Amino acid sequence: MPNQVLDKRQAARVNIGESLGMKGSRKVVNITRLRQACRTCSLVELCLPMGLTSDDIQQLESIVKVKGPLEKGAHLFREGDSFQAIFAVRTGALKTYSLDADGREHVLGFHLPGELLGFDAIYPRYNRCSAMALADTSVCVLPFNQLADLAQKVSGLQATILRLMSKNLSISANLATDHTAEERLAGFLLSIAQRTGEGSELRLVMPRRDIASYLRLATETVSRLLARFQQEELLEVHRKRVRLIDLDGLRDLGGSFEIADRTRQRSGYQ
Amino acid sequence: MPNQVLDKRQAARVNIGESLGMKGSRKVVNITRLRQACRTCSLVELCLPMGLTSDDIQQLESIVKVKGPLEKGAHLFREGDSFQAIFAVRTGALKTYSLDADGREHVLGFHLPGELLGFDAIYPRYNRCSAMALADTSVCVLPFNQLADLAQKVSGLQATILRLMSKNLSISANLATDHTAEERLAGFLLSIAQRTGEGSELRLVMPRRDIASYLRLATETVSRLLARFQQEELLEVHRKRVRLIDLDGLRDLGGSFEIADRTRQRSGYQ
DNA sequence: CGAGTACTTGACCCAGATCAAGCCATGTGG
DNA sequence: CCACATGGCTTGATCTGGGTCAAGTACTCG
Repeated sequence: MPNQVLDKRQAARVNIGESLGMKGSRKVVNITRLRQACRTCSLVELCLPMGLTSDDIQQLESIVKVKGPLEKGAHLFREGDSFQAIFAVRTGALKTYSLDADGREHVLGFHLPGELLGFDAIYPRYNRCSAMALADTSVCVLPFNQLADLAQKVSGLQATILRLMSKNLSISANLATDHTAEERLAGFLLSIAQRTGEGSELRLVMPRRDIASYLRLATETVSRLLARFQQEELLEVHRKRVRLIDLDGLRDLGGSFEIADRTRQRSGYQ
Repeated sequence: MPNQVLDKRQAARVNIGESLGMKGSRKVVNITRLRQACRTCSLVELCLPMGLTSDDIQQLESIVKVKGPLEKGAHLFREGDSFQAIFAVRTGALKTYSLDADGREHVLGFHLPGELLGFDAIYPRYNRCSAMALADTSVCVLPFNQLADLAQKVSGLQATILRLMSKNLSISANLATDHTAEERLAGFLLSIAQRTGEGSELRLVMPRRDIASYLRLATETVSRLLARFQQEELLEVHRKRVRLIDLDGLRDLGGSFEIADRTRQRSGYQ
């Protein structure tokens, strides 16, 4: 099992050039492994299923730059920065957050390997939130103007961007609905399990405080609920290590909060 | 004042063909009046500021159909319907909502004249929510495939769609953050005031129950807070009629929850 | 004018926040 | 290799914003 996890990490470390090359013509790589590594809002989803020619792929590749490593606690961008690019997480993880008038931090999202961030800044042309590395992190930079120009030429790319933004919209809308602490946390754990592809053996990169903020709960509530879930034999938890035991039980609790499942099923991509 | 309100209603009643014609070549209409009518996520925003040629405009016009009138309580679409089109509200108003596992209704959004809905269905290719008319309502139908094809040709249209979706994303993300009942309601009232362009004299088309559901509050809490705001001389309320008196006071309460303001300022369009 | 529905108001209650210790992993310097 | 400091995590005690339940009241529409 630890081996498998390592494999996935390795796969996620493939840069976007290589992942595109695969679908094109240049290099043969184990696609299943890559898919496993990059599940949600992923480069795979961005690059693979949209019928690009290898020429299109070269073009996309040419506008992408790698940035990093960004060390834990460093910012990728800050609230108020002018908007330049969409980012794709390669390794590590980021949180996006904003500060309200009273200086309270609100975590808006977590961004795991293979996921994209920055779409919310297109409209106002400046970043509405800050993005901080939760661990040492490297990202791909997709300069937005060039990306948009390319999407103009490549219909599959436009379609993919629209779908990704639509998906983000659903996730946010779902997060905005009214659920109990129990539902939120169960749904959150299921979503992390799915997005990391780690199966039932999770390592939570983010501290409790951030999980709590994201789910609009107090840190203590998250802690207590995890303890209760453990007592009810839904999972085992020790600090950052979580082992999901009763997935169906968790789904019963968090099903209506969990979103990725339903969208995944219909999307047509494993 | 009532006259002015009537003017705006009239203006909103202009169909999309006419509004496009204006910018193109066919018909001269008071653009300021139209802008006033369609403020947020509006057809105006969709059609005006993106440098379309009158030829492009004709094409856009040709794919748009008018649908309605839809009478109060009727559905424009239902959860699970396959996704076909984006809609633009011409007159009236809609709410979007979904039902959770226990059959509880969650209101996801209100859609006023000039606003678009349906973006969240692009990704899963089916509607994630139902849309019901809150009053007699007519809409423009923008078949998505044709719209996407056209966006492929017209870069301004693609850019506009991306911006609109980005904006929706910000609104949802903001709604998902943690705020008190007071902040939510104050922010909501300010946002309605802004979006309807009615100034401080509002007519709430939606019942208390729906406002409450949207803001994740109990109906009684909304009622009580309105009573309290009135007592504190922030506003006057009588059933569906609300007159905002102390806008600054409301902004102090709801400022960090209200989103439209900030995005508007930076967007470059009045 | 009567019935139904939306809204308001009051009394009470509870999920989850806040406050307050303690605990335990990791790092740091001696 | 061990104090001991630091910050994340847990656990207990208490508090409270807003939910729930229960009447009323007042529009609205047939």
